[in-house]
Parts: sequence; C-alpha cells; structure tokens
Amino acid sequence: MSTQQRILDTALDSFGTTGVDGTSLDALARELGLRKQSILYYFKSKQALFEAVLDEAANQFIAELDQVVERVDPNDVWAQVEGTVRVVFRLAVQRPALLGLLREASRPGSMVAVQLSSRLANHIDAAQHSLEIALKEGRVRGDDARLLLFSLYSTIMGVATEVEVLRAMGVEPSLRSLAERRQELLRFLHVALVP
Amino acid sequence: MSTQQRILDTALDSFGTTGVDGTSLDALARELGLRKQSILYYFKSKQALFEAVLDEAANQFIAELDQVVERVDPNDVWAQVEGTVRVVFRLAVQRPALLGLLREASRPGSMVAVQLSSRLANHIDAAQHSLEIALKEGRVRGDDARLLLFSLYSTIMGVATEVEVLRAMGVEPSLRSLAERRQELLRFLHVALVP
DNA sequence: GGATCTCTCTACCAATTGGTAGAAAGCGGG
DNA sequence: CCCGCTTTCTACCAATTGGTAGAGAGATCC
Repeated sequence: MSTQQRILDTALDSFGTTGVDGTSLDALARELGLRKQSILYYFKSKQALFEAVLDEAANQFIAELDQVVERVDPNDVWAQVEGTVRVVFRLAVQRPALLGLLREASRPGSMVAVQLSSRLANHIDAAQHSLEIALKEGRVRGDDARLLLFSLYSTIMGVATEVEVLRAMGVEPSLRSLAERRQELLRFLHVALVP
Repeated sequence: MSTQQRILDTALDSFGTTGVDGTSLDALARELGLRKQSILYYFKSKQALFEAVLDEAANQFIAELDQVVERVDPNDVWAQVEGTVRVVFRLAVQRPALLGLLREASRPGSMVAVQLSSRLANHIDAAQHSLEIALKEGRVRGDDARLLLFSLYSTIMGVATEVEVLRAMGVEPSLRSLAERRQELLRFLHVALVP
C-alpha cells in the first residue's frame, strides 16, 4: 500500500476515534513510523489532510451503500432499510472509526458537513424518492418522506454507534450484543414502517 | 451569578459546541473577561473543570427529566416518551450545548461516560422497569426492554441533535422545522410503540 | 490601622502545536 | 557513473498549550 494511502487510513482511524483536535500530526507520524514532515509532503496542511480523509470516508461509505442499492429492488423500501442496517452494522464491526468520523463531521456547526453532504446527495435524493412513492401507495407508514428518512437515519446510526450509552445501561459491547441490538433495531423499524 | 457559576456555564457552552480539545483555557477566559489563572483558581486543572462541567450538565439534564417523572403516570409509557421528547426538544432550543456535551461525552471510548452513567443510573433503571411491565402486559410492542429503551434514546437524541444531517437533506434548521421534526418523531415513535 | 482571607492579576515556563526550509537518501534512465 | 526526480529526513520556528509562583487588590474582622 502506498505511503499516501497508509497515511489516509491511519488518519481516518485516529480522527474517527480520538477526534481531529485530539490528533496531532506528530502522534500520527509516530504511529506511521514517519516524521510529520512526510505527512505534510503528501498533504499540505492538517486541514487538507482532514478533507482528504473525509473524502476517503465518504468514498468507502458510498461504496458500501451502493452495494445495497445495486442488489435490492428500489421499490422494496423495507429491503432497502434491511440492507442499510446490514451495511452500517458491518462497518460498526470492521471499521468503527469510519462511523466515528461521520459522527464527528456531522457535529452541529461543523462546517465540513457540506463536503460530506454533497457527496451523499444522490443517495439521499434516491432514498427520499422511493420513500415518497411508497408513502403515496401506502406501503409505508408516515407523512413526510424527508423527515421519515431523517428519523430512520438517526435511529440506525444511533443504535450502531452509541456504545457508551449502551454500556451505561449495563450492556458490555460485544459481537453478541451487537447482533442482538441489530435484531431489535430491525424489529423496531419494521413495526414503525411496515403497515 | 458567582464567578464560579459563570465559568461553568460558559465552559459548558464552549465544550458542548467547540468540543473540549477545541476549547483552550485562554479562549474561555477571554470570553469571560478574565485571565485563565482565575479559572485555574476555581478548578485546579482543565480536566477538573471538564468533570465539573459534566456534573453540571448531568444535574441540569436530570432536573429536566425529573419534571417528566413527577408529572407523568409511571405506568403510562407513552406519556413518558412524550414528556421526554418535550424535554429534549426544549433543551435543543434553549441549551443546545448541553445536548452537544452529552454527545461529546458519549463518544465511543470516551471514558468520562462512566461519570455520567452513574448519575443517570436511577433514571435508566426506573424507565427500564416500567417498560418491562408494559411489555409484559402487552401495552407496548417489543421484546427486550433494555434494547427497546436504547432504540428510543438513539432515535430521540438523534432527531433532536443531528441538525447537520438535516441540513444535508435540504432542511435549514429553524424553530419551525424543529417543531415539524418533533411531530414526525412522535408519530414515528407512537407507531413503533403503541399496539 | 493592621491582619487575614478571597479573589484576580502579571510574569513566567516547559512542552506541544502546525508549519517552513532545505539537506540527504534512494532510485531509475541515460 | 551521474543526472534528475521522488521521497524522507534534520533543523528550526513562532504561536499556543496547560500550568506554577507569587504579587497586588479588595473586603472583612479585630
């Protein structure tokens, strides 16, 4: 793997867990076995690195979502929800920092969120569109497609990433508990969506 | 208001919006019209300040939740959900930084989350308990009270705080849109919960 | 008036931050 | 073997970080 790619990967992990402000270029370089000047050779500033990392994260996230879009009937809203949940939970296991980064980037007043949102605009529009049709035909419960989509997003991302809240409730995060969470989430969403 | 209280309040706002790492003692002092040494007079370190702020946030959050508990029939789960939604959305308007701080503190791997969780343990237990009874009596849909509570929490907090995602979907945050979001959220939760 | 206590200040400090300048090291082609 | 290109390094730097030491201001008590 190229050095540039290694930097992006390691930075994504660090930004997504420790946060951007909590990650210094020196610490990042140490983790990579380099000097920070080598990082600044590939990315002209920390801000530029962050934007590249965000782009990388968007690419990976979109690539995952595309697998759902491709394999699932766009008219079957419930199958789309199931697929999305599967994808998000797979990321929660395999690359939790990616979800952490999305969370960080979508912090209120973040300003970098626009960058992400423009990348995801197509997916959002498509999802909203098929949701609207399903609503009109009565195949899904609800009034406003956009707000419903937003509720779905909040629920799925929250259940997948809020592990500390779960710990506060006495559930130690594990693969087992993650699977249970996912099952309960699917049940919850099914009741809420399917008439 | 005492200087100590002013420091706590301002720090809560700053920590909750800019983040802890993103808030320097100098910047905080500037905002207060003081020198940072005055802050360190009341709180012996930044970490100590953060913990005090977290405690303050927990106090305020608990005080709000208590109003729900007091005024609502503990057996009426739906009324409790409604009350909680009302409280959280009121905070989203009046003190968004408080919710931002909770979000920051509940970041995966945060370690400070234990402090919060011990403060909220009573409320969590009580909620879980009445949810269990309601489940057993078939007044609420679902299997596992704890996981259901977790789904509810994720949905409510997400819908109340993920304003950047909403913006990405083309909805400019405003009081009006907040009210719509709340209404849609209540509809969504009602369908999901009440048989 | 002096002593004491509470509070806020000035004056520093060592460490760390993101970033610049430019030297060396490696390497492939001529 | 040497030239030129890419890559990584050492050597710095100014600004900012959290934090210490202690002086001075202001009020209160005797």
